[in-house]
Amino acid sequence: MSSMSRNMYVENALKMLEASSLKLTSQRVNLLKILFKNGNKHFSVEEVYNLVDKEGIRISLATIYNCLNQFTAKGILKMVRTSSDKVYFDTNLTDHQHFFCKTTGRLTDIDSKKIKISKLPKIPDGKKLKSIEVVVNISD
Amino acid sequence: MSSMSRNMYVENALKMLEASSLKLTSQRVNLLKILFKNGNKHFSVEEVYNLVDKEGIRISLATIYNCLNQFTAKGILKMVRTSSDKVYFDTNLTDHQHFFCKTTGRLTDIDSKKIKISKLPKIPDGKKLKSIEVVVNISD
DNA sequence: TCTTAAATTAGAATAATTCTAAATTGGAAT
DNA sequence: ATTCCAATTTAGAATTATTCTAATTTAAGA
Repeated sequence: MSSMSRNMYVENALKMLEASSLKLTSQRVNLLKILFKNGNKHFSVEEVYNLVDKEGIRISLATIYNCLNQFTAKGILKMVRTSSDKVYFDTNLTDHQHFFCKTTGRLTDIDSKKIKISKLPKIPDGKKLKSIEVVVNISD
Repeated sequence: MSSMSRNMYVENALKMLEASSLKLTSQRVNLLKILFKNGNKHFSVEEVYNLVDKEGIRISLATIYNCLNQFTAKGILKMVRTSSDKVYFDTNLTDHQHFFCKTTGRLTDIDSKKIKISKLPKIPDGKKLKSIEVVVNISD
Protein backbone atom coordinates (compact mmCIF):
# COMPACT_ATOMS: atom_id res chain seq x y z
CA MET A 1 0.00 0.00 0.00
CA SER A 2 1.50 3.31 -1.13
CA SER A 3 1.70 6.29 1.19
CA MET A 4 -0.21 8.30 -1.39
CA SER A 5 -3.89 7.41 -1.35
CA ARG A 6 -5.76 7.48 -4.63
CA ASN A 7 -8.34 10.19 -5.09
CA MET A 8 -11.11 9.31 -7.49
CA TYR A 9 -12.21 12.92 -7.95
CA VAL A 10 -8.72 13.94 -8.99
CA GLU A 11 -8.19 10.84 -11.12
CA ASN A 12 -11.41 11.40 -12.98
CA ALA A 13 -10.61 15.06 -13.62
CA LEU A 14 -7.14 14.13 -14.91
CA LYS A 15 -8.72 11.52 -17.14
CA MET A 16 -10.97 14.19 -18.63
CA LEU A 17 -7.98 16.43 -19.20
CA GLU A 18 -6.17 13.62 -21.02
CA ALA A 19 -9.24 12.94 -23.12
CA SER A 20 -9.42 16.59 -24.11
CA SER A 21 -7.25 18.25 -26.72
CA LEU A 22 -5.48 20.24 -24.02
CA LYS A 23 -1.84 19.54 -23.33
CA LEU A 24 -0.89 17.97 -20.04
CA THR A 25 1.06 20.85 -18.55
CA SER A 26 2.21 20.92 -14.94
CA GLN A 27 0.03 23.94 -14.30
CA ARG A 28 -3.11 22.19 -15.51
CA VAL A 29 -2.35 18.98 -13.63
CA ASN A 30 -1.59 20.85 -10.41
CA LEU A 31 -4.74 22.92 -10.73
CA LEU A 32 -6.94 19.87 -11.15
CA LYS A 33 -5.29 18.16 -8.18
CA ILE A 34 -5.99 21.16 -6.00
CA LEU A 35 -9.52 21.79 -7.26
CA PHE A 36 -10.73 18.20 -7.07
CA LYS A 37 -8.89 17.11 -3.92
CA ASN A 38 -11.98 17.34 -1.71
CA GLY A 39 -14.73 16.47 -4.15
CA ASN A 40 -17.57 18.87 -4.87
CA LYS A 41 -16.47 22.41 -4.13
CA HIS A 42 -16.98 25.98 -5.34
CA PHE A 43 -14.13 28.38 -5.94
CA SER A 44 -13.73 31.98 -6.93
CA VAL A 45 -10.65 32.70 -9.04
CA GLU A 46 -9.11 34.51 -6.10
CA GLU A 47 -9.59 31.45 -3.91
CA VAL A 48 -7.94 29.24 -6.50
CA TYR A 49 -5.01 31.63 -6.74
CA ASN A 50 -4.55 31.59 -2.95
CA LEU A 51 -4.91 27.81 -2.69
CA VAL A 52 -2.28 27.30 -5.35
CA ASP A 53 0.01 29.67 -3.50
CA LYS A 54 -0.58 27.85 -0.21
CA GLU A 55 0.57 24.62 -1.87
CA GLY A 56 3.84 26.34 -2.66
CA ILE A 57 3.12 26.22 -6.37
CA ARG A 58 3.57 29.23 -8.62
CA ILE A 59 0.99 29.68 -11.38
CA SER A 60 0.34 33.09 -12.88
CA LEU A 61 -3.09 34.63 -12.52
CA ALA A 62 -3.43 34.76 -16.32
CA THR A 63 -2.84 31.02 -16.50
CA ILE A 64 -5.36 30.37 -13.77
CA TYR A 65 -7.96 32.33 -15.71
CA ASN A 66 -6.99 30.58 -18.93
CA CYS A 67 -7.14 27.12 -17.40
CA LEU A 68 -10.40 27.59 -15.53
CA ASN A 69 -12.03 28.88 -18.71
CA GLN A 70 -10.61 26.05 -20.78
CA PHE A 71 -11.67 23.45 -18.21
CA THR A 72 -15.16 24.93 -18.34
CA ALA A 73 -15.19 24.79 -22.15
CA LYS A 74 -14.12 21.13 -21.99
CA GLY A 75 -16.71 20.23 -19.37
CA ILE A 76 -14.17 19.54 -16.63
CA LEU A 77 -15.58 22.39 -14.53
CA LYS A 78 -18.86 24.28 -14.35
CA MET A 79 -19.15 28.05 -14.10
CA VAL A 80 -21.74 29.50 -11.74
CA ARG A 81 -23.02 33.07 -11.67
CA THR A 82 -24.97 34.52 -8.78
CA SER A 83 -25.95 37.99 -7.66
CA SER A 84 -22.32 38.32 -6.59
CA ASP A 85 -20.03 40.12 -8.99
CA LYS A 86 -17.62 37.18 -8.95
CA VAL A 87 -17.77 34.08 -11.06
CA TYR A 88 -17.53 30.75 -9.24
CA PHE A 89 -16.20 27.47 -10.57
CA ASP A 90 -17.86 24.27 -9.49
CA THR A 91 -16.30 20.80 -9.50
CA ASN A 92 -19.70 19.13 -9.25
CA LEU A 93 -20.48 18.14 -12.83
CA THR A 94 -23.79 16.46 -12.13
CA ASP A 95 -27.10 18.16 -12.83
CA HIS A 96 -27.77 20.42 -9.86
CA GLN A 97 -28.70 23.90 -8.72
CA HIS A 98 -27.51 26.28 -5.98
CA PHE A 99 -28.30 28.09 -2.81
CA PHE A 100 -26.56 31.45 -2.65
CA CYS A 101 -26.34 33.13 0.73
CA LYS A 102 -26.40 36.89 0.26
CA THR A 103 -24.97 37.38 3.75
CA THR A 104 -21.94 35.13 3.52
CA GLY A 105 -21.51 35.01 -0.26
CA ARG A 106 -21.33 31.23 0.02
CA LEU A 107 -22.62 28.83 -2.61
CA THR A 108 -24.14 25.44 -1.70
CA ASP A 109 -25.31 22.62 -3.94
CA ILE A 110 -28.94 21.66 -4.38
CA ASP A 111 -29.20 18.11 -5.63
CA SER A 112 -31.42 17.87 -8.70
CA LYS A 113 -33.64 15.41 -6.80
CA LYS A 114 -34.43 18.13 -4.25
CA ILE A 115 -35.80 20.64 -6.73
CA LYS A 116 -38.27 20.22 -9.56
CA ILE A 117 -39.47 22.47 -12.33
CA SER A 118 -42.80 20.99 -13.36
CA LYS A 119 -43.76 23.55 -15.95
CA LEU A 120 -41.55 25.29 -18.48
CA PRO A 121 -42.52 27.95 -21.01
CA LYS A 122 -42.35 27.27 -24.72
CA ILE A 123 -38.88 28.07 -26.04
CA PRO A 124 -39.12 31.04 -28.46
CA ASP A 125 -39.29 30.12 -32.16
CA GLY A 126 -35.94 29.47 -33.76
CA LYS A 127 -34.18 29.16 -30.41
CA LYS A 128 -33.04 26.06 -28.61
CA LEU A 129 -32.78 25.27 -24.93
CA LYS A 130 -29.24 25.27 -23.56
CA SER A 131 -29.63 25.00 -19.79
CA ILE A 132 -31.75 26.03 -16.85
CA GLU A 133 -30.08 27.72 -13.95
CA VAL A 134 -31.81 28.14 -10.63
CA VAL A 135 -30.34 30.14 -7.79
CA VAL A 136 -32.20 30.06 -4.50
CA ASN A 137 -31.12 33.20 -2.69
CA ILE A 138 -31.05 32.97 1.08
CA SER A 139 -29.74 35.13 3.90
CA ASP A 140 -28.95 34.87 7.62
CA MET B 1 -57.30 66.98 -23.57
CA SER B 2 -53.60 67.72 -23.20
CA SER B 3 -51.15 66.97 -25.98
CA MET B 4 -49.17 64.88 -23.53
CA SER B 5 -50.75 61.48 -23.00
CA ARG B 6 -50.55 59.95 -19.54
CA ASN B 7 -48.36 56.96 -19.07
CA MET B 8 -49.35 54.67 -16.25
CA TYR B 9 -45.98 52.93 -16.12
CA VAL B 10 -44.19 56.23 -15.66
CA GLU B 11 -46.78 57.57 -13.25
CA ASN B 12 -46.57 54.51 -11.06
CA ALA B 13 -42.78 54.64 -11.00
CA LEU B 14 -42.86 58.32 -10.06
CA LYS B 15 -45.36 57.54 -7.33
CA MET B 16 -42.96 54.97 -5.91
CA LEU B 17 -40.14 57.48 -6.03
CA GLU B 18 -42.28 59.99 -4.12
CA ALA B 19 -43.20 57.35 -1.56
CA SER B 20 -39.54 56.53 -1.02
CA SER B 21 -37.15 58.57 1.06
CA LEU B 22 -35.27 59.63 -2.07
CA LYS B 23 -35.39 63.26 -3.12
CA LEU B 24 -37.22 64.17 -6.31
CA THR B 25 -34.28 65.32 -8.38
CA SER B 26 -34.52 66.07 -12.08
CA GLN B 27 -32.07 63.25 -12.79
CA ARG B 28 -34.20 60.68 -10.98
CA VAL B 29 -37.44 61.87 -12.54
CA ASN B 30 -35.96 61.93 -16.03
CA LEU B 31 -34.49 58.47 -15.57
CA LEU B 32 -37.80 56.99 -14.50
CA LYS B 33 -39.59 58.64 -17.42
CA ILE B 34 -37.14 57.13 -19.86
CA LEU B 35 -36.98 53.69 -18.24
CA PHE B 36 -40.72 53.21 -17.84
CA LYS B 37 -41.88 54.89 -21.02
CA ASN B 38 -42.57 51.62 -22.83
CA GLY B 39 -43.55 49.35 -19.96
CA ASN B 40 -41.64 46.19 -19.21
CA LYS B 41 -38.10 46.47 -20.51
CA HIS B 42 -34.56 45.37 -19.70
CA PHE B 43 -31.62 47.74 -19.76
CA SER B 44 -27.90 47.52 -19.29
CA VAL B 45 -26.31 50.57 -17.70
CA GLU B 46 -24.71 51.41 -21.01
CA GLU B 47 -28.10 51.34 -22.72
CA VAL B 48 -29.56 53.66 -20.11
CA TYR B 49 -26.67 56.05 -20.55
CA ASN B 50 -27.18 56.13 -24.33
CA LEU B 51 -30.95 56.50 -24.08
CA VAL B 52 -30.56 59.45 -21.74
CA ASP B 53 -28.12 61.01 -24.14
CA LYS B 54 -30.47 60.47 -27.07
CA GLU B 55 -33.15 62.41 -25.18
CA GLY B 56 -30.75 65.32 -25.04
CA ILE B 57 -30.46 65.01 -21.29
CA ARG B 58 -27.11 65.09 -19.50
CA ILE B 59 -26.77 62.75 -16.52
CA SER B 60 -23.34 61.58 -15.39
CA LEU B 61 -22.53 57.88 -15.49
CA ALA B 62 -21.91 57.92 -11.74
CA THR B 63 -25.40 59.27 -11.15
CA ILE B 64 -26.91 56.68 -13.44
CA TYR B 65 -25.21 53.94 -11.44
CA ASN B 66 -26.26 55.57 -8.17
CA CYS B 67 -29.87 55.98 -9.23
CA LEU B 68 -30.29 52.52 -10.71
CA ASN B 69 -28.87 50.99 -7.53
CA GLN B 70 -31.06 53.15 -5.31
CA PHE B 71 -34.16 52.38 -7.39
CA THR B 72 -33.35 48.70 -6.99
CA ALA B 73 -32.95 49.08 -3.22
CA LYS B 74 -36.31 50.84 -3.06
CA GLY B 75 -38.06 48.24 -5.19
CA ILE B 76 -38.66 50.57 -8.14
CA LEU B 77 -36.45 48.41 -10.37
CA LYS B 78 -35.25 44.81 -10.37
CA MET B 79 -31.69 43.76 -11.03
CA VAL B 80 -31.07 40.69 -13.20
CA ARG B 81 -27.83 38.75 -13.54
CA THR B 82 -27.20 36.25 -16.29
CA SER B 83 -24.17 34.48 -17.68
CA SER B 84 -23.32 37.84 -19.24
CA ASP B 85 -20.80 39.98 -17.41
CA LYS B 86 -23.24 42.88 -17.42
CA VAL B 87 -26.00 43.57 -14.95
CA TYR B 88 -29.45 44.29 -16.37
CA PHE B 89 -32.20 46.38 -14.83
CA ASP B 90 -35.79 45.29 -15.27
CA THR B 91 -38.85 47.51 -15.06
CA ASN B 92 -41.15 44.51 -14.66
CA LEU B 93 -41.73 44.31 -10.91
CA THR B 94 -44.10 41.37 -11.00
CA ASP B 95 -42.96 37.88 -10.07
CA HIS B 96 -41.33 36.46 -13.17
CA GLN B 97 -38.27 34.73 -14.59
CA HIS B 98 -36.11 35.11 -17.71
CA PHE B 99 -34.94 33.63 -20.93
CA PHE B 100 -31.37 34.62 -21.71
CA CYS B 101 -30.19 34.12 -25.27
CA LYS B 102 -26.47 33.34 -25.27
CA THR B 103 -26.22 34.24 -28.95
CA THR B 104 -27.82 37.68 -28.86
CA GLY B 105 -27.32 38.54 -25.18
CA ARG B 106 -30.99 39.45 -25.02
CA LEU B 107 -33.19 38.98 -21.97
CA THR B 108 -36.90 38.09 -22.26
CA ASP B 109 -39.53 37.78 -19.58
CA ILE B 110 -41.09 34.50 -18.56
CA ASP B 111 -44.41 35.11 -16.89
CA SER B 112 -44.66 33.33 -13.54
CA LYS B 113 -47.71 31.46 -14.82
CA LYS B 114 -45.58 29.86 -17.54
CA ILE B 115 -43.05 28.28 -15.20
CA LYS B 116 -43.54 26.30 -12.04
CA ILE B 117 -41.18 24.98 -9.41
CA SER B 118 -43.11 22.18 -7.76
CA LYS B 119 -40.44 21.01 -5.36
CA LEU B 120 -37.98 23.11 -3.36
CA PRO B 121 -35.23 21.91 -1.05
CA LYS B 122 -35.37 22.66 2.65
CA ILE B 123 -33.74 26.02 3.38
CA PRO B 124 -30.57 25.46 5.45
CA ASP B 125 -30.99 25.90 9.20
CA GLY B 126 -30.77 29.48 10.39
CA LYS B 127 -31.20 30.86 6.89
CA LYS B 128 -34.27 32.37 5.30
CA LEU B 129 -35.48 32.37 1.74
CA LYS B 130 -35.00 35.65 -0.12
CA SER B 131 -35.86 34.87 -3.74
CA ILE B 132 -35.65 32.27 -6.43
CA GLU B 133 -34.09 33.21 -9.72
CA VAL B 134 -34.46 31.06 -12.79
CA VAL B 135 -32.62 31.76 -16.01
CA VAL B 136 -33.53 29.61 -19.00
CA ASN B 137 -30.53 29.83 -21.28
CA ILE B 138 -31.28 29.53 -24.97
CA SER B 139 -29.34 30.06 -28.20
CA ASP B 140 -29.97 30.46 -31.90
C1' DT C 1 16.83 15.13 -30.78
C1' DC C 2 14.28 18.54 -33.54
C1' DT C 3 10.50 21.07 -34.37
C1' DT C 4 6.65 23.77 -33.71
C1' DA C 5 2.18 24.84 -32.21
C1' DA C 6 0.41 25.34 -27.77
C1' DA C 7 1.01 27.13 -23.32
C1' DT C 8 2.80 30.22 -19.81
C1' DT C 9 4.03 34.57 -18.07
C1' DA C 10 4.50 39.57 -16.56
C1' DG C 11 2.61 43.36 -17.15
C1' DA C 12 -0.39 46.35 -19.84
C1' DA C 13 -5.05 47.01 -21.23
C1' DT C 14 -9.93 46.87 -20.85
C1' DA C 15 -14.48 46.89 -18.87
C1' DA C 16 -17.69 47.48 -15.35
C1' DT C 17 -18.40 49.67 -11.32
C1' DT C 18 -17.43 52.38 -7.12
C1' DC C 19 -15.13 56.04 -4.67
C1' DT C 20 -13.64 60.89 -3.61
C1' DA C 21 -14.12 65.37 -2.78
C1' DA C 22 -15.93 69.58 -4.42
C1' DA C 23 -20.03 72.00 -6.16
C1' DT C 24 -25.01 72.05 -6.39
C1' DT C 25 -29.77 71.52 -4.96
C1' DG C 26 -34.34 69.90 -2.85
C1' DG C 27 -37.13 70.86 0.53
C1' DA C 28 -37.70 71.65 5.59
C1' DA C 29 -37.42 75.36 8.91
C1' DT C 30 -37.60 80.00 9.62
C1' DA D 1 -39.50 84.17 0.23
C1' DT D 2 -34.99 83.20 2.31
C1' DT D 3 -31.82 80.42 4.73
C1' DC D 4 -29.75 76.28 5.62
C1' DC D 5 -27.89 71.80 5.31
C1' DA D 6 -28.00 67.03 4.37
C1' DA D 7 -28.67 64.75 0.18
C1' DT D 8 -27.35 64.68 -4.46
C1' DT D 9 -24.65 65.25 -8.55
C1' DT D 10 -20.47 65.37 -10.91
C1' DA D 11 -15.74 64.67 -13.07
C1' DG D 12 -12.31 62.14 -12.74
C1' DA D 13 -9.55 58.93 -10.07
C1' DA D 14 -9.54 54.38 -8.15
C1' DT D 15 -10.80 49.70 -7.82
C1' DT D 16 -11.97 45.12 -9.25
C1' DA D 17 -12.40 41.43 -12.26
C1' DT D 18 -10.87 39.83 -16.34
C1' DT D 19 -8.58 39.64 -20.92
C1' DC D 20 -4.91 40.82 -24.05
C1' DT D 21 -0.01 41.21 -25.81
C1' DA D 22 4.13 39.74 -27.02
C1' DA D 23 8.15 37.39 -25.52
C1' DT D 24 9.65 33.00 -23.58
C1' DT D 25 9.10 28.22 -22.53
C1' DT D 26 7.40 23.56 -23.13
C1' DA D 27 4.72 19.23 -24.53
C1' DA D 28 4.70 15.87 -27.49
C1' DG D 29 4.78 14.23 -32.36
C1' DA D 30 8.10 13.40 -36.34
